[in-house]
Amino acid sequence: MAETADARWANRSSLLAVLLAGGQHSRAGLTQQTGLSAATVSRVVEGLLDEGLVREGAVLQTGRRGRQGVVIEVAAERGIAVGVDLGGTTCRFLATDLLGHAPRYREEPTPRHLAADDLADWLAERVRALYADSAAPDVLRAGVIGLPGAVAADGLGVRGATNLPQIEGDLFTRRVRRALEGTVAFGNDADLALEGELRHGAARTAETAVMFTVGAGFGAGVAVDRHIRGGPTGLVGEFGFLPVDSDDHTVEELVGAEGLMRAARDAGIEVVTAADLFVDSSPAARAVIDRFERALGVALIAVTIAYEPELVVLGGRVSASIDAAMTTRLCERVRRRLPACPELVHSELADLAGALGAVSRGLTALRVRFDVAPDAAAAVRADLELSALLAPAAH
Amino acid sequence: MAETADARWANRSSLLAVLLAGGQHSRAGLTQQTGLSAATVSRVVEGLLDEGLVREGAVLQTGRRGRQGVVIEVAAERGIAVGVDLGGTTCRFLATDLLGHAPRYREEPTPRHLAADDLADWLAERVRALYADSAAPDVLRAGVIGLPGAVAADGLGVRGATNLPQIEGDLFTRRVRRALEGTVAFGNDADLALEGELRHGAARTAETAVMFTVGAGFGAGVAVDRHIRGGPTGLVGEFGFLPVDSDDHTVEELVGAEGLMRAARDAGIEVVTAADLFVDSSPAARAVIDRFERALGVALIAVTIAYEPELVVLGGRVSASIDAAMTTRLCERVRRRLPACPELVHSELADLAGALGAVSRGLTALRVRFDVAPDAAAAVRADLELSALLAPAAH
DNA sequence: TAATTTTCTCTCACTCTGAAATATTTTCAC
DNA sequence: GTGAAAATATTTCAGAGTGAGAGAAAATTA
Repeated sequence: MAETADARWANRSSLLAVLLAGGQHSRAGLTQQTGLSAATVSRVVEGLLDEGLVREGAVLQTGRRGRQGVVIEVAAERGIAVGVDLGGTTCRFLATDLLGHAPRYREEPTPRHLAADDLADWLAERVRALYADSAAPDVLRAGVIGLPGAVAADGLGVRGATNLPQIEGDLFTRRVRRALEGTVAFGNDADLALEGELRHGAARTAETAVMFTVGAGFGAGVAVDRHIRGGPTGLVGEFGFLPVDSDDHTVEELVGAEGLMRAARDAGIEVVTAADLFVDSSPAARAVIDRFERALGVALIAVTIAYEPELVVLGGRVSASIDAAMTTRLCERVRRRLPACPELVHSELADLAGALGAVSRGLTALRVRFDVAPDAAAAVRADLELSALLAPAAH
Repeated sequence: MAETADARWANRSSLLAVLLAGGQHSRAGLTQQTGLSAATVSRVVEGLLDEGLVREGAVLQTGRRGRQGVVIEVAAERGIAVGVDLGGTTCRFLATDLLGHAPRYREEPTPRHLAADDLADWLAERVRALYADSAAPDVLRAGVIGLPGAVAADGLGVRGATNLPQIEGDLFTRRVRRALEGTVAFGNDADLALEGELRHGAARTAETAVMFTVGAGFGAGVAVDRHIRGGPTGLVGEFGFLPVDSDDHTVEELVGAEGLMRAARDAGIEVVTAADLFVDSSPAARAVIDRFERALGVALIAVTIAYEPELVVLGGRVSASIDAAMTTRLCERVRRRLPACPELVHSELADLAGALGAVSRGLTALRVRFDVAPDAAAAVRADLELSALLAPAAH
């Protein structure tokens, strides 16, 4: 806070944060929202108009008497955020403008046979295709790409991507970054799924939340005070590694679909998918599910002790098989040991959580590039236009 | 950041933060430290002199040629921070001035037979006695009191104080607050011990650290990005509740001194203290210690997954029995499951960690009361005068 | 059509900062 | 000893920026 010039920057930042959250604002409305004086709002808006970052739109029809305000609207086409959820089987692409509007969504099978270089080029190609027609000259782009592995704090090193081994290390990530213009960042897919739920889904009001992703394996994302934590090497949240029994089983082995299928085979149960196990009433199947439940209970106890979250969101393929009766039993299990139990809810965004979280993070990066203070940029609660996506016919 | 007057406040805040960290500073030195211009430093110092919060001291003997700077010293007597560590058996009191100097330390057996009211009065009495002779008229006081139980986010509700049941609820805390002038805050003793190690002990350079307190029971404090986390009800860090075996044992039962003694009795081993078990080479004793080690390993795995701390500090009575060989084995145990293991070190402050952490937190509160920005106030790294305390003859 | 109300801009007094000039005090070199 | 050089502290001044309030513009109401 040395120079007085900082004041101008701070005022611009908070005003822009209000505008980027969406909604219709006249200068007078912005005066109220920001708490700045009318004179300052006028001056700052004038600057933004000169920058071409906002423009005057229609007059605001309030019905009240007096002069009508002019809507100040963001030149949303000045920024494009792209979120990618690169899964082991499916790759999802979502792009929006600076306001989170005009969404474009694609999904394709992941070409998992491709080597790192080719996979990176393939991905960059699809991303570019997604905004090929937006030919504005001074548009800023931010891409965030979710990967099925731990991403180190430097944002490039990938580890533990057993599902897609060619992205390990930093070859893949570096190549993607080179192949795309604009800022490109990478994140863990479970973390980004939580980011999505945190901003637009089940956890939108939670301060501290955990998301369990129960798919082939078991992963968890952790949000403390609405900030996702990954840790220096991305290990934070890998509760799949937690031991459950003295006989050296881990949560992942007992909860993930692969572990469930193996347990079923070992017990001589014939099932096609893990979901079948949950509706199988044979004693052998029940035993497997009991162990599933106990292991999930241990993970739940661990995260409750570790973070005391208001909410644990259940996502991933297998989570659909967790019914209300089981969540109730899980909660009882926790309460037997602890004075409190977080609320257990299912993901609201399902398969789209990761791509949405990635876009949200990309939007935050864009706001920062437009000189919004990082804290304010992260706190903006923009309403993405999701209705078209979340409707059954997603594509 | 609306008014330009905020700039002055911010500059005062950062300058005061430098002064409160201790050391000898002339105006010229402050110019360098703060990055402000010489003119601004002169002006802000003039204001602080008018407030009586600083005074001019001796001239700074640098030996270099040129005019000598005048030392600006904080009127340290304007604030008193008191830290109390109310344990089940011993109660420790530590008071310092605004700079963390002139420490006064007392310890007494906790009168655990007293009811909540009387215990509160007893405590307030000792606290007042500690600064009875500092009769400055405009002195600010901040007291922080560590309790052997979980403290809720509201700062008053106490839960799980099995060691000192009369402090449960908010009767005790409210009475203490009423009985003492100045701001009074409460905290969990394990959290405050970690605060002490974080600021003045083994974790002084760690960003993220965990402290295991292995005493009669088992507790843990958690610091993420140098901020202690307690959770809404103070549950965060209670890894003693974590299940270890399928036969429903918890970490606390296997690791705490009480649990160890019970296990020893059950196994027919005759020992006087838990420490004896660690030097007993009989197979039965070894089995108990093996289970201790395995349970501690589970807790270590859990915190590594949960926070990926650089450091885990071992404190509490029993931790002295954990030798280098065991910490090595524990680390190997973690590495068998996880790609990384935090460093395991012993507490540096031992019994004083809690009182020191409490004083540190009190100092932070004082700085805020003197209008230092909260973030800056927490980031000040003051050097307490500890040499006299940490020397063998503590009292 | 005039009065009222609301939006937006313009002017002005005020605060605060940093750069530069100045005064002061010290050491160093001869 | 004395002047030069150097470091500290203060003073002055221009510049940047804000908010209050006046004023202009545009709408509704009577």
